[in-house]
Amino acid sequence: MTQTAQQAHRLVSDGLAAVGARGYHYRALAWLDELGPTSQADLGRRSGIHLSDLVATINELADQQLVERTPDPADRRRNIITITPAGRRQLRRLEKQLTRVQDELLAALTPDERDQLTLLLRRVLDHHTDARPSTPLLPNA
Amino acid sequence: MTQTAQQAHRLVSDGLAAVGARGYHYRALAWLDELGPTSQADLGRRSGIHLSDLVATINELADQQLVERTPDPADRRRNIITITPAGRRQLRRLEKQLTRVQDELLAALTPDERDQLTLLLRRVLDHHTDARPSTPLLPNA
DNA sequence: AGTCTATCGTTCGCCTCCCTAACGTTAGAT
DNA sequence: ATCTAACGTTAGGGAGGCGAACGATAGACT
Repeated sequence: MTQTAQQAHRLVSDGLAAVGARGYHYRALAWLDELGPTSQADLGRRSGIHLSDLVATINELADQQLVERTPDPADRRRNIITITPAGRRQLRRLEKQLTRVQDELLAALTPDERDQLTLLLRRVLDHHTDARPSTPLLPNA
Repeated sequence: MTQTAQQAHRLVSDGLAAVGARGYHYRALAWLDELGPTSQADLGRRSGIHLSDLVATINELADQQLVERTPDPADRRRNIITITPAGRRQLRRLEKQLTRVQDELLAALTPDERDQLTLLLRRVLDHHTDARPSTPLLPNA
């Protein structure tokens, strides 16, 4: 299992790197798209990205104008992070890339088997996230 | 899948850390036990551990007398790495720890489902390792 | 008012795994 | 004798993940 995981991880990383992104970028964008404007703390809790890493991630996304960081007038501790149209376009690109990667990864399995696999993995995962502070890494999970 | 993988990875890492070891230590010991005395280069190729990392790994294992590094008289470029009795004991400990971890990880599944899961993962993995320089990370793979 | 606590963003540092580049030493082939 | 290739080693970096601390702010409580 560890080995298949590494294979998957390598494929995903390479796939994202080919579009000039990393896992954190995708996770942040995906959650932002899902949640709408959010504070960094909230985004961090949802996405499971550590707050200290989120700072750099948001910086990088903001540098590419994929995201906007504005202070919250109602709570001056907070920054409000908003995904931009360019950010949404990038997100679509990343999603397409990841679909490709997934197809490549699961090429050996029939659709039925893929369903079986994801079902089993879900069960394993749920059993552990139940006993823990439950935080799916991705919105559509 | 990435998420379950991370869960697995976390459990494995934590489990090994609880015994004061890391993944590299286990992989090196497991392969050494399987192969008998070997050169670092060979061990690296088998275990998939990068040569540069293997240096530190062997150093650490040697510091704990789990492994012995002796120059090869027949080829003065080579070091011959040998697992010691203490190393074998440590390896057994790590294996036991990993068995515990695996049980914990797959607790949600019945034995049949576990078999199904490993079968599916094997298929996925084989499909990719066929097209590549095929190097199972662990001996019993 | 003042104080106490919790949150937010940020910075710094550490860990694991993976990988690249370079360098000196040694073997082996030509 | 020279040229190539392998071996071990060192130094460094990227990616994901985590903990500790700190200033600024908010909220609650007295």
